[in-house]
Amino acid sequence: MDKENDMDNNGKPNIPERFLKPYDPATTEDRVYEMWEKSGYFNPDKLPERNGKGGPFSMVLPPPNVTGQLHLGSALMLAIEDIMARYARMKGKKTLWIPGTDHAAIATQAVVEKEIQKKEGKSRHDLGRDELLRRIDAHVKTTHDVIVSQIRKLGCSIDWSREAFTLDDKRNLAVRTAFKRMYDDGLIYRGFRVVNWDPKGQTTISDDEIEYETRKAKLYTFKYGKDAKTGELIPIAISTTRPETKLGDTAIAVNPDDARYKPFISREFDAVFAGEPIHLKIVADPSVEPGFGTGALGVTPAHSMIDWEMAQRHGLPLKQVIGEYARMTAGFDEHSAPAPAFVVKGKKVAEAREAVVAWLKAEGLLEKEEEIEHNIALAQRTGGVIEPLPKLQWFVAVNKEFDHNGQKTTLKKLMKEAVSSGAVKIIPERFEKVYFNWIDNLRDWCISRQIWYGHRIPVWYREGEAPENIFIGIDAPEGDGWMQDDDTLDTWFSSGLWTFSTLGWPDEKEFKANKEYHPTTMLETGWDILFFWVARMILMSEYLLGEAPFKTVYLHGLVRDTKNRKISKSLGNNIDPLDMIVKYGADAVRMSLVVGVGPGNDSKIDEAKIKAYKLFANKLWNIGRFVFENTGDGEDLRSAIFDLRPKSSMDSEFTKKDKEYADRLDELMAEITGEMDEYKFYIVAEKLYHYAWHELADVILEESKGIFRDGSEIEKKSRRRLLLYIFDKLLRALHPFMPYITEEIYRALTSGQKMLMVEEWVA
RNA sequence: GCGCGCUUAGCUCAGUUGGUAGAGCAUUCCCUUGACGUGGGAAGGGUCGUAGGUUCAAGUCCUACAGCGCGCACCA
Repeated sequence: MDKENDMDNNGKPNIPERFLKPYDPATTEDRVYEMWEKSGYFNPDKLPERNGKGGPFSMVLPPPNVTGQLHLGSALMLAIEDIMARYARMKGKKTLWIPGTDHAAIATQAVVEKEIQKKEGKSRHDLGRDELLRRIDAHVKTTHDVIVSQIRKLGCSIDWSREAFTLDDKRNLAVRTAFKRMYDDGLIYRGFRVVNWDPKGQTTISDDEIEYETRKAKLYTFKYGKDAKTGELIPIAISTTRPETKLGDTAIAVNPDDARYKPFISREFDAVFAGEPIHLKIVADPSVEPGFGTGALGVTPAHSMIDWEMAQRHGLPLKQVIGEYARMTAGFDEHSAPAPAFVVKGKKVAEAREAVVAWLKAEGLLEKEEEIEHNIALAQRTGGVIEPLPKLQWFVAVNKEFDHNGQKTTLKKLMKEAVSSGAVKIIPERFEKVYFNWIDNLRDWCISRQIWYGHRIPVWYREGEAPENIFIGIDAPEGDGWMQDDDTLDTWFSSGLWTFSTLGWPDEKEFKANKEYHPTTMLETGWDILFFWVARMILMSEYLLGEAPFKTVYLHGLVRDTKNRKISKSLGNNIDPLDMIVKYGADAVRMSLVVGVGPGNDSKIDEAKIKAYKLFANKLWNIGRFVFENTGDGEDLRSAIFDLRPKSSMDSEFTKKDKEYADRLDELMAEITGEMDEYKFYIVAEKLYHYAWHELADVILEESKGIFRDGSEIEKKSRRRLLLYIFDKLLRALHPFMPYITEEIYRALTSGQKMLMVEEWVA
């Protein structure tokens, strides 16, 4: 233990002198953190012997995105997790908490691209792949360092010797290994399908990366026009909010039982729609609702997921009329359009929509125009309007049966069973329902992204699409002429491996050495990434290791601003936890985030609350001073108490009243220990606050003043014991919540002999 | 459409397995140089969303409804 900082220039312990001044978190916290870190106790392998007897406790830090700095939500996460880690450590568990950061592929690239565009007016294509990646790496290095320092400032007792990054070499090997294995099992495939295309980010995204926004839109009802051969008006009208996509229609679908349309089923028509020749077949499909619109649906297989699926059922052709920049690739151009207002080709979809409507009106085909509300799909990261496009992409098959440890199963089933069997417990429980609901609606997971930052897909091609010209492997194939796939993987593919890629997997030797930590004991994270991350970790771990990634999931809520808005950069309502720490101290920030906020519940930031806990820190400090000053002549007594002398051996030395106080504290300790085991930190913190202030300080300390002034020797002796007995336990109990100040006081009272972080939790 | 959450003091929220309401902040009054960059004491303020039900007893369990928020699906 480093003594130097605890001594003044004359080599005397200066703790008492510090104790004479008000508590100053700024000069205390960094020094205490350094002491902890130097002790090596953040690493479970280096813990004192006592602290390993309770079995392992392991937890990964949900790696923060390297897009920017942390916000108060991250601070809440770090506070809860550090409480868990410190409690486990004090309970004698071999405690491992692994730090790391997430490359957050799309998000990070978007941030850096935006910055370059703003400052230099250049696009990623101007820079090229290598240069852009260099720029991103530089950005990531900076943000990483900021994030790490924030984690330290909050006092997190995390094992820095095992820090990982989702995009480092070890994690890359894990990713390639997982990909290869899934491919070999037929669970990863390449398919030509309609995917969610983000024209703004120029990449595909998964279903989960879409956000919906309700907007007003016009629903147009019209007929396609006259049949080119017979001149007959195509008899069925359809309704749509996107007339411009109808240039890509290849069928009209009606309900098979709809009497109005039965006679037309199987007929085929040819027409020219807004300058684009189309061929339509009338098909019957039970998914069409007779009651909606005209009861008939124009089928656009290339630009709608639902229509694509319908086209698969009926063997309909696919016709793409919109390109990657969300511009029309078909229809009237400047030359063929009868009027300039009808030009469609080359226009953005929104403008093309107006052109098509203008044309419909001119042709007398438009029957109805009504305003409706509907959801439009936006890319979560870029805000771009999603354009469903047919593309050749890589997918994880969630419904495909495969052989898993001798049993037929699917990935969906594996995900479901991990929770339904109780192997994974979710707190609060209600999220289990949400989880199942998500799984029931799950479709194949599109994992390829057309961005440059991320894990490159471990697939190589030679000219031609023949199977012998495609190579899937952990390492590049030998021989000339192989080109690696340009695409990268969805960032959640690598984070899905996090609980075991951080423990050495796929290196068998290393992973075996860490086997006691997996499945991890606890996964603490925000409920907003239940699907993105928690579900994907369960998928990967169950598939690759045949076991759950963690036993318990504790979901915390979102921290919102005072107007109940989500904290986000675009709103500019982010509060830097560091500012709050400077102002009020890390302990106060932690307490204010934790008290009264149960799992799964969102909370609001409130500076007044942080301030209140700074006052509490000050109160605690002054209780410490009082105890110190009134027990100072009994160094031996102090060390005796702080060596955890059993209370039963002290009972006879307590007066009747003091024994009652001691018993009351024991009762409280038993109570809160039970609540700690149930993860009810929000209650424990409040109870300790209340006890320290309104029982210990307001009652016992006030009463002690009289005793130390006028009491008998027996009473004085008893009271000294009592104060030490209570305060010792209280400091231990408060330590997970307010680690800095409790450590500092504890060192003062034990003359720098003991480190509270590795002291025993006493129920 | 399916599902979830919230509705408790002016504000922000607790309230473990049912036993006649709590905390912080805010407000008012009084006291205090004290271990306290203040602290202590006291006060005011709640038909616990509405209506039923179960029970000796319901903020707490059940049903219905309302308002707000959210997730998923649909979105022709």
